[in-house]
Amino acid sequence: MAEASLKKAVYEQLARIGKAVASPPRLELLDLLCQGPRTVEGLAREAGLSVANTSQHLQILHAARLVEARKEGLFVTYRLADQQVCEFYRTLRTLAESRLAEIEAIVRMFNSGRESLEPVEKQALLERVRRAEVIVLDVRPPEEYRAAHIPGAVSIPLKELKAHLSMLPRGREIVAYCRGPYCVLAVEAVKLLCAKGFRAVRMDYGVPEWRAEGWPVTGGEDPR
Amino acid sequence: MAEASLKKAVYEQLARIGKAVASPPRLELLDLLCQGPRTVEGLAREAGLSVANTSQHLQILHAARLVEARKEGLFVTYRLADQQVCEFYRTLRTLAESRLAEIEAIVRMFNSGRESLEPVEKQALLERVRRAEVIVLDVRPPEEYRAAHIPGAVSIPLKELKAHLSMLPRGREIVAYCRGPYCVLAVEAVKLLCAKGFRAVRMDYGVPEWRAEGWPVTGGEDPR
DNA sequence: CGATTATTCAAGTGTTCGATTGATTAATGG
DNA sequence: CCATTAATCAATCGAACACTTGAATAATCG
Repeated sequence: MAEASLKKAVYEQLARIGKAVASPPRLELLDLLCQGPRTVEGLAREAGLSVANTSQHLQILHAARLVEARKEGLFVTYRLADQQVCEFYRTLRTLAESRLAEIEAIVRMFNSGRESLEPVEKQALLERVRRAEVIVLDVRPPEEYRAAHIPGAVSIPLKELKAHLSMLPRGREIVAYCRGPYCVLAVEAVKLLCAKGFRAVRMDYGVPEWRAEGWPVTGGEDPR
Repeated sequence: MAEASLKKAVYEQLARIGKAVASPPRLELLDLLCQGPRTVEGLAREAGLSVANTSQHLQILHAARLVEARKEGLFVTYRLADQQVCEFYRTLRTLAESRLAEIEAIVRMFNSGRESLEPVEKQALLERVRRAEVIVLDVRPPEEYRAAHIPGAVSIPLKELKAHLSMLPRGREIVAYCRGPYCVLAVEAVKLLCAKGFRAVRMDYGVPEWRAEGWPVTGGEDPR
């Protein structure tokens, strides 16, 4: 009767969100959208999906009200429906990290030991970044930097890093960051910089993590 | 290459959790497990599913490491793998509530106006419950009360309420609670109590909500 | 207006999922 | 050691999903 259908209806609604995050490509799209708004084409390119496929996945995310679409000229720009969606994605990631040992194993395999900082070291690094005591380098694509970045950060997308090394000082320490803990852009950047004789380390925080700590970010006019 | 497979692998892991919460019956099972450990049969009965079906859903939740199974004699008891899982479920629910207008509509349709308290009233009610200034009545099944309940609460399962009305004082105000905002047990209990001349109101907090506020709960020895 | 480009739609196909059914395993108790 | 009970397994079938392909739509610009 009434109770049973109430219950059923509510769980069906919750499952709409669940279904939205039940697919690896959709999670990747969400991850990208946490960096800032993007067109369908941009998302498709970044995630390595076909445009049609990307469009369909975005529609599923839209049906779950996790993202919004806005037509701007010839392009459709998708963005998170709410900052809360990013928080939810991060909660999901945190849960996965602590429950699924596989994730740590995957990351460890990739990092091959070099990258892992002690928690204490990491806190000290964050603090120095926050106080702008080091050169902070944002190696994400320019539109993501434009959408939001850590205050004081310099933007040199990884692709252009090799060509713009002269923009960086040799004496001071460089801290590179990208999208977050699972993004490899900053790892690559540090590898390159160190090879060229710079003093560089990676910070595994991205803008979402930075923001989640309550620290301010720059950019993202977001003119609704 | 390596980067692509790292990314893919991580998103696949996250999707394991997503898939686990992409099905209404699994969400209901999680909801029940947030109240405390339960056998397969108990969960099946409570959720209105077949035992075989319930067992299969529980195995999917287990594969995502959200729940743990322990054989105790002839029964297998399932429980949340971690309190963090309950928090995650609540985060999902909060997101759904704020993003999906449908949920509010469903609840409003069921409550038909009577039940909705003003936020201020609600805070005051919680405070009075916390200070044990009212009779607090737990109308959930006894095993859930045993697993954890609000300090000072009296347990009278809804099914036995009619037969045990004499256990309740007529003068003092009664606050009934059950599993949480979408559970109808307390609504039914209040309906019955008011019809019998008691002064009773419903509190839409359950133990998980209570706990999430940082308030203590009683019970749940949990002898691992 | 016609060409171009970004996006979506529609159809097709192979795969996975969800629930049911009946058989099987595992622990308990007479 | 057989009967009982709880839970799982295995097989099945229809529904839902994921991705591809090619066509359709919609905005822009020469």
